[in-house]
Amino acid sequence: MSRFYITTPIYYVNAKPHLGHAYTTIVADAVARFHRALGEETYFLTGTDEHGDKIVQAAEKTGEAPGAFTDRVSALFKDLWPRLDITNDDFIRTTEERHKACVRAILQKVYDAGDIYFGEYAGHYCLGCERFLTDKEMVDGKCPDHQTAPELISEKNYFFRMSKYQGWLAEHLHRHPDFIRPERYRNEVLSLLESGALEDLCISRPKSRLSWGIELPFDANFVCYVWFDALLNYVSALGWPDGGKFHKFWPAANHLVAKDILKPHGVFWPCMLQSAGLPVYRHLNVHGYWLVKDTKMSKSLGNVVEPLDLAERYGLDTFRYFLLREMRFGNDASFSEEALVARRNADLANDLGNLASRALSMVQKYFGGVVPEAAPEGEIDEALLELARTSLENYRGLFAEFRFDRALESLWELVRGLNKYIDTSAPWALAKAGDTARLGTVMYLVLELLRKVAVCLTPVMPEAAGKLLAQLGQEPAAANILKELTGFNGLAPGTTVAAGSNLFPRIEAAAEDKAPAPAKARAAEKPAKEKKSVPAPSSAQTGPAESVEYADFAKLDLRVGTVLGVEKHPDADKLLVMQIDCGEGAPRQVVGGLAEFFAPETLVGRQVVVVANLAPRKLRGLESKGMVLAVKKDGGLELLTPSGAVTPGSRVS
RNA sequence: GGCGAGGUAGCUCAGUCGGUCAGAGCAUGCGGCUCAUAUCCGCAGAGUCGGGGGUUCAAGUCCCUCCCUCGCUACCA
Repeated sequence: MSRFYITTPIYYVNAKPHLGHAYTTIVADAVARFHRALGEETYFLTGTDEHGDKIVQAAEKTGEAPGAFTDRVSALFKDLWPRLDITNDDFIRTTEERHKACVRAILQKVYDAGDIYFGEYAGHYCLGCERFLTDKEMVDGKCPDHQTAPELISEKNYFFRMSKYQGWLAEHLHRHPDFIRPERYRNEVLSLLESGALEDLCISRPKSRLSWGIELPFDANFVCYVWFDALLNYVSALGWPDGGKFHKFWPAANHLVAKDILKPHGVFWPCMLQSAGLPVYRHLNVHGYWLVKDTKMSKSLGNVVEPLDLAERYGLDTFRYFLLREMRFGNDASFSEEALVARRNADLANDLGNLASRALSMVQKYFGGVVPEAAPEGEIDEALLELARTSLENYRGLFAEFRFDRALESLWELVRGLNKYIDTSAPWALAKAGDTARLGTVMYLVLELLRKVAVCLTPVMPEAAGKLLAQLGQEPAAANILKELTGFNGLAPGTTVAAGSNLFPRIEAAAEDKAPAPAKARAAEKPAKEKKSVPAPSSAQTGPAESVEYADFAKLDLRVGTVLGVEKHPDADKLLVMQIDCGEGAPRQVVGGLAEFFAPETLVGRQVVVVANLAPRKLRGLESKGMVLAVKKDGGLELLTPSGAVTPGSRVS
């Protein structure tokens, strides 16, 4: 029996589930149901990722112990899925013992294979840059920016010898063009591999810094950091190494992720598997983001648009259908209530719902609700059946390739074709003329093909499709898409069908407010997974700011300066070179990363706050004396400015 | 700056090897039917296929160049 294994990422539990999580999981569910309906033995996994810094911090904020915190948030995810009709076979948590045991075993295996080394990470550390320099970056053994010899510093950690697998992975990608799909993401990974040298991956944190993690089997002073923990859920849940499930399903592994975690899944994970001696997964399927309109729109409605709320308001099936139909898998798409309502009305209410309604009510009227016999078929019947064959076959093929929008479009060609067939055949005229034989054939074909459509839609809209099948006197559980591709006699004459009903009532007044200028659809709801940075060995530490004495604060010389001139940095995209009058006679040059957010001319004349006694340094070759203070905000940057004009050079205190 | 993906009807997008490829759906307008959830069916749009140049008998479809958008990447102390 053919098998299929589909996974979502395990979701990081430092925040509540949102639209992105819902989308990924609904896609995975539809795919799982699709493969079940193909008759394949299918396993569908999701879960939560629960270790790491951010969890500890988030738990501290709520005053909970990390374990209690993750129990609580993980349950938010686990409890949500049934509400979205998600049929996952398992739900794995990285804090479970079965997972930890697997992580330790694989770490040990990779360690024994010699692919993990202790990071006497002797790096060339430039004090000026505050980071490690690669050999390539150094000129004559010196830092090109500071003209000083970097210091040889070692930081202790464990590293995975990932660089070793660079060539192998590139070759694997060339040999399996659909290993990562859609293709654009495969290209991205390839260029990643071919351009920059793949660096080894830091996989540990000293316990002194982080204790909320899985202890390394070969060094109790360290815990496993991020990917060697999280990614392994895909095999730990299958009971690797001994689980029967592992041998059954792993060869058919399909991962589903959002594009923000392409690198870990497309690069780290295959290398890790290769090193551990496990076969790599079969496909990595990467989707884009849902863009949500600016909050202004929803504020006027009195509430922020909560996508999960929409699922309840418009019906779960409509929500699922919309997500799959509207987004081209791999691309970004924009989520709006208008678009959701448009889909609902045009595709579901008008085309499909009305088709079912008119068909059932005619059978009711002309045949007392009993499926008639089909008599020999004419030319237009054959044309309809031909349309059905291609539509259904395309649906199956496109869906299997994760091209859900095209698949549904293809299926709708049949739906529209059926509406047209009814018009052309005019059953009401046949009834009037008393041509019962012909009438029976027409009605039979409509019902039979409608049934096939319902079977195909089972993965996308389980409830509505099930209801439709029930109305057609069918047993929904028996739905098998493969069987529907051939033959047009699946519906037994004599079957009693229900009277017509409103499967998808039209939604009349959409959300009223269209007034506010629709600000560019921006602000992506990050789907799928909290982005985790994978710090290089030199990563600066973050963490809550400690309190300081006033004397420390006073060390900073903050001044208000007037921007006199601004130019783009000749050698950098994001840098601006500013001449700022700080009341010192001559303006000082400050280089800052503002180019993304401000056009040079818009800054001239503005007063800004400058850290005047910051040690000068060169940025991309140009000296910068000080820095300009700014505040990051969603997708932008705001400069700090005095509320009224002041004399250049005035001290901030 | 480097690499990659795109710029096709008002909107969302199809367009494989260059020659009925100038298309679909939605929206809009007109017409038809009445079984049906005022639903369905038919017809209509002249959109410089981002700009310019080139190859060719023939180019959204190949080459060059320019512009714009998005992603990855470097610089953002």
